[in-house]
Amino acid sequence: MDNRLTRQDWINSGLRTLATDGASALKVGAMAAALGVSRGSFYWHFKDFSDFRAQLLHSWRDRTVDQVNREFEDDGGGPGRLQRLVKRAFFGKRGLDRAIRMWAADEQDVAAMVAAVDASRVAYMAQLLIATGVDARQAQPRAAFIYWAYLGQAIVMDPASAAIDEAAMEGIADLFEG
Amino acid sequence: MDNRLTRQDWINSGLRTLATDGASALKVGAMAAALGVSRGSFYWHFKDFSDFRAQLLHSWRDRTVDQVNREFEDDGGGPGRLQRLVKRAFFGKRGLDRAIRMWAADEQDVAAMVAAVDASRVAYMAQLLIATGVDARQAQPRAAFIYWAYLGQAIVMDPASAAIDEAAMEGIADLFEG
DNA sequence: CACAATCAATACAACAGTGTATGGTTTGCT
DNA sequence: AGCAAACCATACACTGTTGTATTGATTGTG
Repeated sequence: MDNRLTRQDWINSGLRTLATDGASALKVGAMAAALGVSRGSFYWHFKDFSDFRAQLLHSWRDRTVDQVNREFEDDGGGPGRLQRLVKRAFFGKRGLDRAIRMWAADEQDVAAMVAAVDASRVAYMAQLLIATGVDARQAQPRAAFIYWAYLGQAIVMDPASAAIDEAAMEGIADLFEG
Repeated sequence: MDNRLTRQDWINSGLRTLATDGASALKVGAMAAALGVSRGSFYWHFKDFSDFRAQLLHSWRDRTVDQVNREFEDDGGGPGRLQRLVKRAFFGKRGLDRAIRMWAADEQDVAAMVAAVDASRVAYMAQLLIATGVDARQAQPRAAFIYWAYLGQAIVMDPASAAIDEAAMEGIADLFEG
């Protein structure tokens, strides 16, 4: 029987739990049950909960950064890049990002990690705006504003009641390219 | 010595606690200590924690609705109303709103209460946009987008790292009035 | 004053969650 | 095989938090 786990199994399970049930479901007992194992396993792989959390965040950050990098590469370039990015952001999945950010609200180390990701994303978007002809001075605040709207819609709002159709979304994106 | 408390004292203290320390600090013992009283008082005034929470939310909603109404009245009208509203929103205090919304993330009844407040605020802002000449069709999604940005900046972002200067903010608000 | 109602302190039970100690089982290495 | 390391189960102690029960103190009212 190869039922034995590794640190990474725990981390993966933690990220899944986070995405589906939020940070409040991140309890050693519950996760052990979900993995069909006892809490003893957890405390073998991790010194304590703090240790687990740190590794979980580290893993999330790495994945997120990778994802951004891949978007850079896969992107065909040319016009409409902003449009595509905005659509992906505003109509994509949000479970994990949402949970992590909620978590960041009352845990400082989580907040620090998230702030770094935010900064790089805003910088990327500012570059896109400049590429489409926006004045360099105005690009940064506009990128920040768009990013805030993404956060508000994806993180704070109830996903059910926070939708506008894609055409309207395009119209708004156009406003920022002027 | 008139040290004895009323339900409202507890509610007020709860709102203060919420604003300064977040929903996770909303524990019966801690609040009792802050009020210089024992937990016995709490369970005299409230059936249980659920009861307290319900009344707390009710009180928050009433205050918030009142505030919106007052903004309607105090508002001098005329042009620049959107600008003033946006400035107040993006540079004002946010402790309580932030805490309530974070709370709404994992408590359904909180979320329901908040959704109603959101809807009325967005509707108000859409009216402002229409008043400044925006097409009625476009007003609603634009208002929603601005409101999302407010939420993202005020609720999600670390307040320290989420600031753009007022001039830039005005420039962005202008984009939506076109 | 007397008595009921209001408000609060104390002590207790119950539960969830973390962390530790100890021992048992499986795997890898020589 | 034999030994050490990796991995996990079980049982326990400890803490924080809710809720209840009981009793005590204060206030208002006939």
